[in-house]
Amino acid sequence: MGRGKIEIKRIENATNRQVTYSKRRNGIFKKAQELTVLCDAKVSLIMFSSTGKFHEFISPNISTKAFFDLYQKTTGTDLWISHYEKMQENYRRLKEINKKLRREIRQRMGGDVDDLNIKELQALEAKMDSSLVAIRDRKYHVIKTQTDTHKKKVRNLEERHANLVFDLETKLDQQDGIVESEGYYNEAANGASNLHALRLYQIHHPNLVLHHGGRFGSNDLRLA
Amino acid sequence: MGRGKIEIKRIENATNRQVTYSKRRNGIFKKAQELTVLCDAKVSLIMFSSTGKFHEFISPNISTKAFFDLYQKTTGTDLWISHYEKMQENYRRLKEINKKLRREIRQRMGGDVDDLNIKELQALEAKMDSSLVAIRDRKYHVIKTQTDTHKKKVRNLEERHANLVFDLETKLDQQDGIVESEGYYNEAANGASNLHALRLYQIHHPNLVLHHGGRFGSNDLRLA
DNA sequence: AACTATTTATAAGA
DNA sequence: TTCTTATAAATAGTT
Repeated sequence: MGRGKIEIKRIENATNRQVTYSKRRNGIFKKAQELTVLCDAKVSLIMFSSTGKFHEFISPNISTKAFFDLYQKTTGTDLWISHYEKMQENYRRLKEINKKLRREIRQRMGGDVDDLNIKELQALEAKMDSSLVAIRDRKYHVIKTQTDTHKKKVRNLEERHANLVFDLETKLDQQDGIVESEGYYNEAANGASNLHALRLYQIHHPNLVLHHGGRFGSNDLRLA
Repeated sequence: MGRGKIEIKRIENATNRQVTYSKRRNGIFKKAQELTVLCDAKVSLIMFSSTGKFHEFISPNISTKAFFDLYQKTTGTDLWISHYEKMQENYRRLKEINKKLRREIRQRMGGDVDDLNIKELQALEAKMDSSLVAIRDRKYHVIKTQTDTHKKKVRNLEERHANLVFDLETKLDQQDGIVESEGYYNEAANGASNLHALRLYQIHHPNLVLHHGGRFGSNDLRLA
C-alpha cells in the first residue's frame, strides 16, 4: 500500500526503518483503538523499536497490571505468581517463628511468664541456672586466658628492660670520664636507681627512644 | 476501507461484531508481524474479544515473561517487581533478625559464647541474673497463690466435713435405740473420733458417697 | 511533515 | 466461516 510493493524483510537503512516504524506504529495503534471500540475488545499493544524506544496502547478501562493478571488467568501461564506465593508463605512462616523466638527470649528475660505453670517455671529456672553456669565458666576461661597473656607480656617486657639496663651500664662503664662535669653521674654511677641511669643515657643519646610506656599502658588489665 | 465507510463506534449486532473482530484481528496481527520484521521491533499484542476469547501475538525471540520484564524495566512501571523485591528485602531482613534472635537464645543457653569478650560476657551474665530473679519471683508468686488456693480448699472441705459430722450426730440422736445392738455406737457417740462417726454413718447409709478423697488427692501440692 | 500513487485492508454481500 | 469485490484506509517513495 504505497508507491510500490515492498518485501516483508528487515529494512537495512536505519533512517528508512525508523520512518517506517513511526508510520506503521501509528497505523497499528489506530487499528488497535478501532478494534477496541468497534468490537468491544480488550487490547494491549506494547512495542519497542530497534533503538529501544517504547510505545504502548492499552484499552481504556483496564490497567496494564489488570490486563496482565487477566492474561495469566486466561492462559494459565505462571510467570511469577506461584513463586511469589511460595515466598509469601515462607515469609509468613518466618514471621511466626520470629514471634516464638521473641517470646522465648522474653520468657528467658523473666517477662511474659504469667501464663506458665509451676512445672514450666521450674524447667525455665533450671535451664537459666545451667546457662548461667556455662556463661560464668566461659567468662572465667576468658579472664584466665587474658590474664595469662598479660602476665607473659609483663614478663617479656621486664626481661627486655633488664637487658637494656645491662647494656646501658656496660656502655657507661666504657665511656668513663666523659660526663664527669655533670652532677647526675655520681648519683647514677652508684647504682641506686636504674631509672636515673636510663634518664642520664637519654640526655646523652637523645635519639634513642624506648617504646615500653605506650604499649604497656594500652593493655587492659581490668578483671572486674 | 470497505464497501462503505463505517463510523468508529461499538457494533451493536453481536454477529457483525464477532465477524469484524475476526477480520480486523487478522489484519492487526499481520501488521504486528510485518512491523516486527520490517523494523526489527519487539511487539506484544494481546487481545480479548467481547466474548472473552483470547488471542496473542508476540515477536519471536522473546518470551512473554521477558517481554514484560523489559516493559517494566523500560517504563519503571511497577506491575509487581518492586512489590516482589520489597517483599524479598523484607524476607531477608526477617531472616537476619531471626538469625540474631536464635543466636541470642543460644547465648542465653550458655552456648555460642566463644567469641564474646569479657564485657559482653559480663553483660550477658548480668542479664541472665536479673532474668533469673524475675523468674524466681514469678515462681514464688505462683506457688504462693496455689498454696493459698489449696489452703482455702482444705479449709472449705474441713468445714463441710464438720457440718456433715454435726448433721450425722444430730440424726443419730434422733434415731435413739435403733442401732443399740451394734458395738460401734458407744465408741462413736463419745465423740473421740470424727472418722469413726463417718464410718458408722456409711455403714447405715451405704448409698451416701463422699467425694472428698478423689478431689483432694489430685491437687499437686509439691513445692520442690 | 506533506503528498500521492499504489497497495492493502476490509465492509457488505454471497 | 470463507470468498468476493467495491471501496476505504494505509503507506512507500518522493518532495
